Amino acid sequence: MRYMTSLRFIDVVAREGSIRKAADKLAITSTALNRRILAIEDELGQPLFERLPSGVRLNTAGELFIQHVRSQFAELARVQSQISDLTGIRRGHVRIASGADALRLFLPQAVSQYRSLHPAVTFALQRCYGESAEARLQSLDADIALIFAPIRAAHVHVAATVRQTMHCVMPDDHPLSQHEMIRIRDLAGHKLCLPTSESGIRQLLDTGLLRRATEIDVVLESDSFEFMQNYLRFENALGFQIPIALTELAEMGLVAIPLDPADVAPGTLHLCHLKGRVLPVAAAKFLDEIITSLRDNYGEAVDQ
Amino acid sequence: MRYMTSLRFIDVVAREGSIRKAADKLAITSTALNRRILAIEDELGQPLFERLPSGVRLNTAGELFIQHVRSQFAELARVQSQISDLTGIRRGHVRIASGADALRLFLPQAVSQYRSLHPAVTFALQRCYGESAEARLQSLDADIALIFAPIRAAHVHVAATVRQTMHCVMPDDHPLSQHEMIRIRDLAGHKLCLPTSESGIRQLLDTGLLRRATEIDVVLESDSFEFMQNYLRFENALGFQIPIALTELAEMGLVAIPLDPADVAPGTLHLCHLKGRVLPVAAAKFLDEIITSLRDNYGEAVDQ
DNA sequence: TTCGCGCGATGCGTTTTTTGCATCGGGAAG
DNA sequence: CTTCCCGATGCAAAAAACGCATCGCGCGAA
Repeated sequence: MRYMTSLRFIDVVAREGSIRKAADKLAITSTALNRRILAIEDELGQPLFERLPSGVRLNTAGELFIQHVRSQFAELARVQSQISDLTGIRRGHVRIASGADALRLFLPQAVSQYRSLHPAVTFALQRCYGESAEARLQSLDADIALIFAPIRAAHVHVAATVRQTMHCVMPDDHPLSQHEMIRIRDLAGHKLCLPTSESGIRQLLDTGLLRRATEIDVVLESDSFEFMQNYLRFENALGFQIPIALTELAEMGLVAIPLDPADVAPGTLHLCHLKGRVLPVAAAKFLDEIITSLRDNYGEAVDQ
Repeated sequence: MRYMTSLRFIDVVAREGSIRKAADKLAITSTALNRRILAIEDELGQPLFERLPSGVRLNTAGELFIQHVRSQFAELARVQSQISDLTGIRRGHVRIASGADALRLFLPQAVSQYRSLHPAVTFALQRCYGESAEARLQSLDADIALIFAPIRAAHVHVAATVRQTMHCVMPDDHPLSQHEMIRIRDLAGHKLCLPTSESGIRQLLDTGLLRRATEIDVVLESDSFEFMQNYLRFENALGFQIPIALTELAEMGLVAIPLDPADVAPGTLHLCHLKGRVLPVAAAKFLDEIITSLRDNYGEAVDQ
């Protein structure tokens, strides 16, 4: 929308921390951008940015204002999607922040299924860890977040939760592959692949491993589940995963065996959005879909 | 704010129901205004107005959009007031929709007291009856409403309520002036002045009078309490009022005597704002003030 | 300390956008 | 059928936004 140009510009400046960089990104000259910002500050009656030698930074008023600007964008998107819905064709754009877990299989399936019903709805999927997912909700860069970690921020509303028991993934000829359940002490002497420490899986594992004080042999750390899963086959090592991220293992010659919940506490997957925000039609309906889907596939999804 | 010009224009067109009338009001030509509207409709991808021979009218999409536009105005005002508050001086503008009752004494006192603390805050007081007060909250033309009538709309949030017993006002030499409490049957044979039928007072009275089927003698109807109060002295008639509207009667040679609650049910005064809306700082603080004031002066104010 | 670099601010001529005037076509009322 | 008022549109003038060149300023490297 044309009338929001200045607001969009301000948003970019705030993100870039520099008028010249932002102008570059926006494909205009820094003078034009600078003047737009001065004009808005003038209209508001007070500055929004501190001028530093290295660029600009939002001051307190700016922080308040930028939040308002972003909520206007989100509101406009919502109204547009609502208006489009009047024609019978659902349009819109849904932005999802998710950990790598759900991006493997669950979200691809869910998005694909939704898009087969509403082809005019587009999606953006942002991979990120818990805290940054919460931040994206707040800054209105994401509509929905799927977080496998405790919720920290008060501004996040949890629409549904699913309990996920930790699983151990290994080649089907691995010595532990015949176990029905794996204890921490079983891991001793085996080679382990762990996700990086930002991951919710890793945090749960760390807690469990620490408590049992087992000697463990970590041969690899990665933030790519796909890499790790492929790697296991060559090194005959052990990986960890939660059910929602378990893809077709059999075809790859892998098996997944649950860890004893007494050793590693089951984690909780949270489906969230920003508290107090009215989601666009498309996002709201998609949220409903995945709540249903979570409940059907992983049981015990809880509306809150 | 300059960037909202088009939105402001659309709002006026929607209210006026005609591009030419709106253009006149906005002191621009109808062509310029027309093109702005066409431009926005073009950007949105669909029309907001139906073109009638006599002007324009919002269609469904337009209704959705105009609500969004108005909420943006309100939001901007809120953010501006919040930013001003950073400087330590509270600024802002509070718009109150109220029945005539509270406009007599209570609100003048409350506003005056608040302005003595925060002289940079300005006020607008709109006199209106219950339903239209609710409509003003919805269309964001008012921040706060003080309604002496049942709340009808679901979008209204009641921040506090006060029970108000109906009183009968009369010259101090009136035959009924020595009663401690007045029954409906006492009214027979006396001349009555009633508020117009939109008034909450009148509605309560009608219910009571109807139930008792008393023969009554209505000599005057008016929507001006001030007129009626002055009139009583000359005609030696009876008027009706609720405590919040009772001004210095003694000086005018008048007395107020409660009606028996068994005959005329006490009404409820509601202090409201739009549900889900974040009020500007000034309005929110003023709301707090009058909740306190209501509780102190009329007891039993109830936060909800 | 000096020099160079990158930053935001500003004066001025140019380009783009917006506005106003005149006018068209069409429905409603007299 | 005529008249009036409505919104839409072509075109020229006015206004706003833009880009270029340049200034002043603080920081970091030499």
